[in-house]
Amino acid sequence: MSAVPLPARLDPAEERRGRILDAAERCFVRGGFHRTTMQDVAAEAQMSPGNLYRYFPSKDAIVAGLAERDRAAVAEDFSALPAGADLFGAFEALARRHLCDTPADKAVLCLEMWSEATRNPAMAAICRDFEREISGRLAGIFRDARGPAAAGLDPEALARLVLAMADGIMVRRALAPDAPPGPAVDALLAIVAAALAGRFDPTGAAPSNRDTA
Amino acid sequence: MSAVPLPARLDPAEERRGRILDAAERCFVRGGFHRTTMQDVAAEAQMSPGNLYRYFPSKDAIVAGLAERDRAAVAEDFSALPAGADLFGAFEALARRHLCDTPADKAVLCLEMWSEATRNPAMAAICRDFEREISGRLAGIFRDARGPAAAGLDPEALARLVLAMADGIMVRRALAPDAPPGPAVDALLAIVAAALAGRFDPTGAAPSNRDTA
Amino acid sequence: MSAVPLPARLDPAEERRGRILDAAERCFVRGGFHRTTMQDVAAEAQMSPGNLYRYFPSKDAIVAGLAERDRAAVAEDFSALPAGADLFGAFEALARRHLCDTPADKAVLCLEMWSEATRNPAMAAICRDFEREISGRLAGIFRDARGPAAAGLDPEALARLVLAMADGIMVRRALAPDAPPGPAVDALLAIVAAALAGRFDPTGAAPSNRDTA
Amino acid sequence: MSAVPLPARLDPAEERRGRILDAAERCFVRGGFHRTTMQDVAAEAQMSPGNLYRYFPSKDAIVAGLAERDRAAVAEDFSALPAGADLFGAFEALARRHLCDTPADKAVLCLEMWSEATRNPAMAAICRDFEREISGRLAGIFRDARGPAAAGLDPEALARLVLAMADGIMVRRALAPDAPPGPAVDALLAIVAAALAGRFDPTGAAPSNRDTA
DNA sequence: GATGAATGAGATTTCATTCAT
DNA sequence: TATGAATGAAATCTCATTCAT
Repeated sequence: MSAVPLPARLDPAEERRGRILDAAERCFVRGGFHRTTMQDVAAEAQMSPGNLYRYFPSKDAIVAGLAERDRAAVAEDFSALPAGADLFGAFEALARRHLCDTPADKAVLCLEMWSEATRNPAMAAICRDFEREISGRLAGIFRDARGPAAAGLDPEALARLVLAMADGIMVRRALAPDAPPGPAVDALLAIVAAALAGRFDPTGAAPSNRDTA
Repeated sequence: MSAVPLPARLDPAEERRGRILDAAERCFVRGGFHRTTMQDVAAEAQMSPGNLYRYFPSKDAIVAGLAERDRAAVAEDFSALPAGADLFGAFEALARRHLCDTPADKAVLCLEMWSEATRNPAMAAICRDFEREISGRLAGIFRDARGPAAAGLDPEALARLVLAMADGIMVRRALAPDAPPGPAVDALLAIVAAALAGRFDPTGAAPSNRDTA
Repeated sequence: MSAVPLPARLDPAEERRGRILDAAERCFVRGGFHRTTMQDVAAEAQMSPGNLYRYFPSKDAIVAGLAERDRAAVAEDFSALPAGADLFGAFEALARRHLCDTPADKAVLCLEMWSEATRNPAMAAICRDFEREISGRLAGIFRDARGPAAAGLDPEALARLVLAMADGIMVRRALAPDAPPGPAVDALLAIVAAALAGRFDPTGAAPSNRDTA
Repeated sequence: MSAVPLPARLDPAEERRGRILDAAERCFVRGGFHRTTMQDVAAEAQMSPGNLYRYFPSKDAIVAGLAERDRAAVAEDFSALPAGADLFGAFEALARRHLCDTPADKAVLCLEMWSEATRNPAMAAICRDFEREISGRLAGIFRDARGPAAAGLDPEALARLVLAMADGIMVRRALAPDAPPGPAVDALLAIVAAALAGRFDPTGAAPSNRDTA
């Protein structure tokens, strides 16, 4: 029955789509979505412009496809968490992988897609889904990882804060590719660690947190 | 009698430039930089397309002008700090004004400009200058505002962290205009307050900050 | 009665027209008719663009005015011939003045005006008039200057030949400003001299003129 | 069977380029380079405006292409001289073909290109090359064709004179298309014949040539 | 008379998309 | 399936000309 049971074997159409997305990603990073022409993408993908339309109905669909692929990849990365013990360690690894190890080009692409999402409803929907999914998974991690002293911690609020910080770090990477993202990621991890340990809760409205004196 | 009629009276050319920037801002927020045509801007500014070119040499120059105007406004806002006592209060006011009170459209424009900055060197320079200026001012505030227990705090590092968080909050506002920015700003303020009070330093590499247990 | 009897005193409008033509000439030589804008001419004439239209109804009218002025100047130059003896000497002087001494810019302007004349009927008419006038005067000179041995010479035909050669010399000056026009003008003069002396008639259909052997 | 169908078969791209140049030539003659729009050329070539840009990168490139094609055609015409005897006859045929038989429109186009050459360096280079090539070939012809009595003749100087006269004839054809070019060409041939025969050298500085008496 | 800001039609060029082969 | 020539709508920018001041 099963002709090719190997999971790595994609059907040719899927392989073509992937090739196009790879090419488009390189082009968009290099010149931005609007400045990249379909000819550019076709040349980079080593096919004819007309052929692109067999796999994607429009240029917009390519960005959408790109975003969706990223979304799926990150989601898979998050779902592959070790079931076992060191949840914070797993979180730290995820954060470092996505915010530090990923090349700065990804950050540029990210900005490009966000900017597109501010008016392309399809892109906006993908971004929203993405955010909801990651947010949910982070909240799950935080809920399970918080220590006894952090019973009052709101995992959803912390997840939202982490996402916002992550976005900010992406912006900085895109705009200042030479500045190392390490310190900011360290700070993010420090904040999460403190919150999970119950030492300091940035999302709490506790007045003690807001006093300077 | 009075030779100088009113200090608010701008020379007509300056008034025109302002009118064009206002129009462009509305258009860019509505449709993005690349999808906005010069005709759109002209119509919004109630002029003929040709006349735009008397005041700005190109479409790019309009975005640059817009960015520069914003930069100047924010910088002026930051420099008008009360000389006196409540530095943290002043910082809080600034943060709330720029991150909460400002309409969500500004955030959209911001994303647009960042995305442009990844390719347009002029835009990149404006963003870099802006970041450097604000960063410097924030560091100054933090240096003066830190309490005795926070002697080890690095004001520059904290300023960088705050900027990254602010950028992240902007991104979230642009992408999810319905989600209130308040909680994230509260968290940002809480973190700064704790750092200034010496209660918790997210930028310190102190191992205690990074331990989960 | 006569307020200002001096011939050098132009009425102010005439002076303005002259100033505009001077400016236009400089501009056209520099950049060609089509690449020169009315703003360019106005700036060069040190007046406002709108003011140009008080003196010339259109841009085309300026080229026409320029051509007409040139025509008048050359015609005047030709009519100021010494009534007396040395007609060939006078012709030689005219030829050298117009083909050698005149700056190469004039040749460029000439080409510009010819090219314009191929489709602007007003310009074409001016060029035709010009040609007819000069041709007539040259023929008159040649008729009076031919020696006894040149009784069979056709002064009109020689004039047409001279005009064509003069045009060719202008073209060469415009295209190769560095090549000295002297030799070509010398040849032109030599041909005319020979024809007037009856030594060699290039316009005659005499078979002897056409044999190689 | 026959592998190569016909030598006249051009590859389709070359055919397209030729079609565009033909169309452009008709348009430029009709309205001049600057007044002809790309839409005009496209309509004349029966293509869409955008398609022109697949074959020529700009409007300027079309004029350049036109000039180059003309140059190549004329150069080829000149190089196809009969190896054998009647060199002057060959020269006469060339002169008549290019100066009389060619339609007057070509002369208009020529003026157009010269006028462009005064500003457009690419065009200027083409004209210069053309002139150098033709000049060289003419000098070669004259060197071989001069009779024993014309040993002192400078072939290069004569070639330059002939080129200038030819240019002048072109100008006259463009400006007065109704005046037949025959007489002027006859005169040109008579002058060359006389020079080659040693009867009269217009390029020589011999005083006898310049005396009127 | 003179200014120069404003107009608006139009030019060149680009590019997403289609379709005959 | 794949190609790549072709389309044609649209975008940016220019400039001759006008007109209120």
